[in-house]
Order: sequence, then C-alpha cells, then structure tokens
Amino acid sequence: MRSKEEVVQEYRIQSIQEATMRVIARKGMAAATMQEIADEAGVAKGTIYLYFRDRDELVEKTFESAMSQLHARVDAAMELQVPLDQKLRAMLGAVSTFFRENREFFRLYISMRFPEGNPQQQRRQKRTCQPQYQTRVQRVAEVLQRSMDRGEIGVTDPRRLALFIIEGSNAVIIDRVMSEAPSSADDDVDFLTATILGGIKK
Amino acid sequence: MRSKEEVVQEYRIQSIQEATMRVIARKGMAAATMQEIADEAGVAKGTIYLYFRDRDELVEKTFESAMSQLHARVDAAMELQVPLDQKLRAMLGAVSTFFRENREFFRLYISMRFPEGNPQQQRRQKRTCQPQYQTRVQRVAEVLQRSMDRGEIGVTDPRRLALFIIEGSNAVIIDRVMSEAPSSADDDVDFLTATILGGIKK
Amino acid sequence: MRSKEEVVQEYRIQSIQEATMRVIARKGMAAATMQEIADEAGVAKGTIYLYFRDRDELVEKTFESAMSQLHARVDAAMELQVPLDQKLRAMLGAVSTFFRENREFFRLYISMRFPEGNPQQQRRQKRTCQPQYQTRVQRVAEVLQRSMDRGEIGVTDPRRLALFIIEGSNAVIIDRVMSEAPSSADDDVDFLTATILGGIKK
Amino acid sequence: MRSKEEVVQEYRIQSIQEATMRVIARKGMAAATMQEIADEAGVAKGTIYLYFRDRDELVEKTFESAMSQLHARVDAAMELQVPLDQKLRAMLGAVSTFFRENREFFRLYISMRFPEGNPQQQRRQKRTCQPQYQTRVQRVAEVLQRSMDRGEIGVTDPRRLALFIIEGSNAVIIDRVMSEAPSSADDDVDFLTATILGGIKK
DNA sequence: CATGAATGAGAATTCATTCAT
DNA sequence: AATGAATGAATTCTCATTCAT
Repeated sequence: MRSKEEVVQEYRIQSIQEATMRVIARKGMAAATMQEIADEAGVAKGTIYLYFRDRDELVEKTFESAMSQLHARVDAAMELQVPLDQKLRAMLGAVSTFFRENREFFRLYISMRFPEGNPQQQRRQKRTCQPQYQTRVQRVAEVLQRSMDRGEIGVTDPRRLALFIIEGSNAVIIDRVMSEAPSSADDDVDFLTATILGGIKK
Repeated sequence: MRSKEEVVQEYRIQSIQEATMRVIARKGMAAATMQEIADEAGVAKGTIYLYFRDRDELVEKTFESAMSQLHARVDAAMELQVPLDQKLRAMLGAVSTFFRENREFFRLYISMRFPEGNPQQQRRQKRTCQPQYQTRVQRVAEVLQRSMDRGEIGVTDPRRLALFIIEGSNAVIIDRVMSEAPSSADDDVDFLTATILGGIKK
Repeated sequence: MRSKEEVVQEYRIQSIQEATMRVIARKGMAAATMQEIADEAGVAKGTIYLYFRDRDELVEKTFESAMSQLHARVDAAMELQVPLDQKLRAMLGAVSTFFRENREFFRLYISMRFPEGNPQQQRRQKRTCQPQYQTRVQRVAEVLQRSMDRGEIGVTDPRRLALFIIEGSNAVIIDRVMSEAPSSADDDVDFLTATILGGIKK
Repeated sequence: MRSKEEVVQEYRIQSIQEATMRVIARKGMAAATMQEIADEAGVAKGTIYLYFRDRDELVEKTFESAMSQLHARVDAAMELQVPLDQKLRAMLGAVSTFFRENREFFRLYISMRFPEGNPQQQRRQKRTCQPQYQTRVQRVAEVLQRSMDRGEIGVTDPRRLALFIIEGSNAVIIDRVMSEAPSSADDDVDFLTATILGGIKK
C-alpha cells in the first residue's frame, strides 16, 4: 500500500499537470509561464521544481500522462471483439469523450506533434513525445491491417490510412469541443464512422 | 505602373516573409527570434520594423500571404467544371504541391490554427488569421454543398465534412513532406481521393 | 559533567561544521548550498537551523571553531621557552600540520579574510571573523615585538612583519597541500624558517 | 587605424570591466550582481551581454585584463639591468603602485586564486584564470633562478620562493591599501625589500 | 531608408529559510 | 528534536522594440 507521502506527492504532481493543461489551453504553449501555471495550481513557483526538473520536463510529462489516458481508452475500444464499424464507432467515441472531458488537452496535443526550439530541445522532445504520438498511429494502423487481412476493408498503406482517420476525426472533434456547443457529439461519431467507412459518394 | 520604390518595398517584404517561414519551420514559432529572421533575410533587425508593426504582425502577414497563395491554387482547382472526383483530385493535388513547394509553411499553418498569447493577442490573431483558415473550410464546404444539391454525394453538414477532409488530407500530406521521401506524392492524392469518395469498406 | 543532551548537541554542531568545511572546500564559498551541507552532514536541512541562526552564522561559527584550533596549536608553539628560530620552526610546523589535517579549511580561510555581501553582512562578518584573523596576526606580532626588545631581530613594525610572515608562509603551505604531494612538508618548514630568518641573499 | 565603432566598443568593454571591479571590491565576488554592475557602469543589464557571453566570462575577462596590466608593470621592473635588490624594489614598487591605483582589484585577485562552483565551472576557471596567476609566479621564479645561477642568492626551489615573496608582499601591500592610510607605501617597499633580502635576524 | 547598439520588461531557475507534521 | 515540502525573493539571461547615426 502506498504511504501517505506518496499519495500527497501523486496528488501534487497531478494538480500541477492539470494546471499546466489549463494554462496551455488558455494561452498556448509559448505563453504559458511557470508563474501562471503555479498560480493556477495554487502552489509557489518553486514547488513545481520539486516535482519536475524544468519547464520542458513538466510539459513532456504532462503530455505523456494525458496521452496514456487517451491510449488506455482507445485501446480498450479497439480490443472489443465486434465488427469493424462498431469498433470504429467505439474508438471515435472514446476520443470524443476524452477531448470533451479534457478540453484543455487539444492545444497541448497540437503543440507536441512537432518538436520546437533549438536542435537539442528538438531531439529531446522527439525522443519523449513523438513516440506517444506514433504509438497512437501505430495502434490504429494495426487494427486496420488486421481488417485488411480479414478482407473487411480494401488493402492500402495502413499507417497512411490511420493518419488520415485520426487527424480528420480529431479536427471534427476539436472543432465541436471548441464551438462550446458539444451537444451533438454523438452525432459526430455517427458522421465520422459513416464517412470513414462508406466515403462521401452516394 | 508601380514605381521603383514600390518594387523594392515589395521585394523586401517578400524576402522577410520567406525568411520568417524558414526560421519558423526550423525552430518552431516560439523559438523563432527577430534576430534570426533578420539574419536569414539578410537585413538588420530594425529594418523589419519598417515593414511590420511588430512580431505578431510579421507572423500574421506571413501566414496570410502564404495562405492566399494556397487559396488561389485550391480555388483554381475547385472552379474546374469537372466531375467531383476530378475536382477533389485537383484540389488535393494543389495542396500537396503547395506543401511540397513550401515545406516551411506547415509549421506556421499548425501554429496559427489556434490563437495564442494573452487575450488581447488572441483577439487580434483571431481577427486576422482565423478568417484565412475559415475561408478555406468555407470554400470547400460550398463545393460540397453544391455536390449535395446535385445529388452527387450524401447529404450531411458540409462544414464538418470539409473539416474532416481538409485535416485528414493535410495530415497525410504533411507526414509525406516531413518524411523526406516526397516521391510518391501523387500516390497520396490517389489514396486520399479514393478514401474520401469511397470510404474504406470493401 | 555534561548531560547527555549537551553531548549530542555538541556532536551535531561538530558534524555540521565539518560538513560545512568539506563542502566549501569542494565547491567554494558561494556554491556551497545548505542542501549540500545537510546531505554531507547526514541531517535534514531544517536541522541546521536548530543550531545556527542562518547560513552566515553557520559559516562564521565554522570558521571561528577551526581558527581557534589553529590558534591553540600556534599559541602552544609560541609559548615554548626556546630560541627564536626554534620557536618559528615550531609555529610554522603547527600551521603546516593544521592545514594538512584540515585540507578543507584553506578555502574557508581565504574566503573569510575579507568580509563579503551587503554592508550589513560585512559589518557583522567584520565583527565576528576579522577578530579571529587579527588575533593571529597580533599574537605573532607580540612574539616578534618581544624578540625585538631582546635584540634578537631588527626593529621594525611588528604587525607588518607578522602579516608578511603569516601570509607568505600560508601561500607556501597551502600550495603544498593543494599539490596533492604533501610529502616534503617538513622541508617547507625548514625552507620558510631559513628564509624568514636569514633572507634570500647569500 | 581603429574605426570609430571599435573605439566605442573598447570604451564600453573597459567601462563595464571597471564597474565590475568596483562592485566586486565593494560586495565581494558572490554578491556582485549583474544589475549592480550594470548600474555602476551606467548601462542596462542587457548591454553587458552584448560584450560578454555570461557572468563568468565577464569576471574572467575582467580579471585577465587587470592581471595583464599588472604583469606588464612587473615585467618591466624585472627586466631592468640592475642589481637584485634594486630589481626587487622595482618589482615591489610596481605591485604596490598597481594595488593603490586599483584598490578594487585585490578582492578579485583573491577570489580568482582558487576556482569555485561546480566541477565544470572549476575546470573552466582553472583554464582561464590559473594561468594568469601561475604566470606571475613563474616570472618571479625565473628571475630568482637566474640570481641563483649567478650566485647572488642561496639555492632553493625558486617557485616556492616566488610564492613566499609574492603572497607575503601582497598581504602587506593589501593591508596598507585597505587601511585607508596609504601614505607610507614607499616605506612598505623598503621594509619588504630588506626583509626578503636579509631576513629578520639581526 | 537602413542599421544595430542599447534597452529593460519578463521568463526560468535557484536556494535560504520557514513551519506543519 | 528532527524533518523536508513549500515558499518566494533574488538572480541570470533573453529578446522584442526603439532610436540616434
């Protein structure tokens, strides 16, 4: 069982990461300062440095932590033993729910897709964040590959297809979340499932 | 006819904007400094301020300028009086070509999709850059609407569909451009056209 | 007899002061942090503040404590009822032995010679540490004065002479200690005694 | 001939270095902040960074610059074709004059004798500042060696002798400069010359 | 017009000190 | 008494912007 200290520590880490997400969502990656994150988390600036080496590590760890939650949900959806359309619907639903529950995440997600800063920072960010992103693409690609093998869908480059599906869907989902009218979210899932499976041609 | 001064001025503006794109592509939006942009453009830091009020305006104008080139090409493709599939292929080809010719642009494109900074900056950016982005979505949505009216494609929310097509395609195209193996770009256009039109189901 | 508590307390104080000397010797005065001193002493940071008001007091007390050990040994050497040359030799031997046994001390010694920081800190440091240093000079000056009175050595300003002898000798001794080859330390004492007494001229 | 820009640049560098010396003399190495140095030099904080990469480089360059002035004077004194006692007197006079003209320097001199900070900083400081210091010792040692060869002074380790003479003399000279009564500076030179040459024994 | 030296507000980070446990 | 998590003042350094030449 975890000691009291560990619980407190975990709680702090989580508060700070959540504050980080909110501030980045509000101001964007570049304009999110340590001071504002600290204020948002209700701690002093110095406290953040007790749990994260520096700003870069804070952002990376925050991203990784959120991404693995997203992974967990998407993976659960994709392991269902159901026909492809239901699997797709489940996956898109998981993503949609996640983005609605974590409105703050979308901007972090966008920022981390391509590493920034000097070459050294870029290398570091590539090492830590790109895998998270690539993993998501890879998982979807694997599911698509299996469907191709089973003859459910036409044969093509699965990675490219995964990219198309993920980013096309994300755009629709994020737009909905941003539009402050997230009512018809289920509708989006229906729309995306139908469009991805059947295309737009009548 | 334009006076000599105007020509020189236009040339300066263009050099600086091109330099801005290259530096942002290299370092990312946040790490692109005025000094590095000036060096890249071969002018003094102060000179940039003769043509652009401040950094924000420089970035915005650079974005707008590149976006209107992209618009011009995409619009040309979409005004062709050809069947939908050819129209789609032409549009995707235009985008693909543009991103390959302007490898530097993709990062700027990603950065500008959601306004950053303090509320004032966000408002300003929203006023100037979002329209550019929304225009692109709108144009595609209009074409889709007309196709729906003609019964070529199924009826659905055209804006949502446009978003899906644009960002799904962009993801595939940008991934190709980034992968440093832009050989099979035509292949991407075929793949995207087929997938969008017919979906993935066999 | 001292109570158990007092013994423990004294032990703590000594451990912390020894740790302070080691860390200052390793990193220098400015780079020696309370955290590193605490780690070195095997106590928590807060514990140090139970025994010392603040960092300045810790350093001062550490300096004083080491200096009074040095004083004790030098004084013992100087109270011997022997001719001047033997007295000088004994004193230099005491200093040399002390610096070899307390390799860590030399940097603290150098740092404390002139008070640092804001005027308030300087005043405080002057009050506490300068006396320690001046005392040493004074003691040597007194011995020299007596030798002058006795006609053993030429008459001159004894304080100035003491300064010359002390710092010239320290430089040689510290250089030896630092050179990691402290073998010929006795040789240094011979050299210094001869040079001080007889000068360099043949 | 130097261009106007070079003159201005040199002037700035010199002003900043002089300010650095004054602030270090006032507050000590550790307490000398970039802000205070900038204020003292009458420039903005940022300006210092136009001429010096960082604080470490500023301090090092300031030290080197002052040390090479000292070197120049001492070397000039030591190249005189005069008997040893006059040469020694000339050298001590040069040092005494230098420290009186550069009251600010003594603290920098003391600080730089032993490198501080983390191992990396220590290595860097060792590479840049120690040579300056060792050079001075070496020069004096060479002169002493030649005197030994000529039979003017007794044979002993010349480096050790140089250390003794330099630091013993410095202590006396710095004490005089600090005592705010620098009247009898010539007297110090006489005293030191006599003591070094003839020792203290009657 | 063009320049680039100078500026100083603002950001990240460190570390002495406090205080609840 | 001892601890060490939390604090925030202080420090270094950066970089957008200005302005005298």
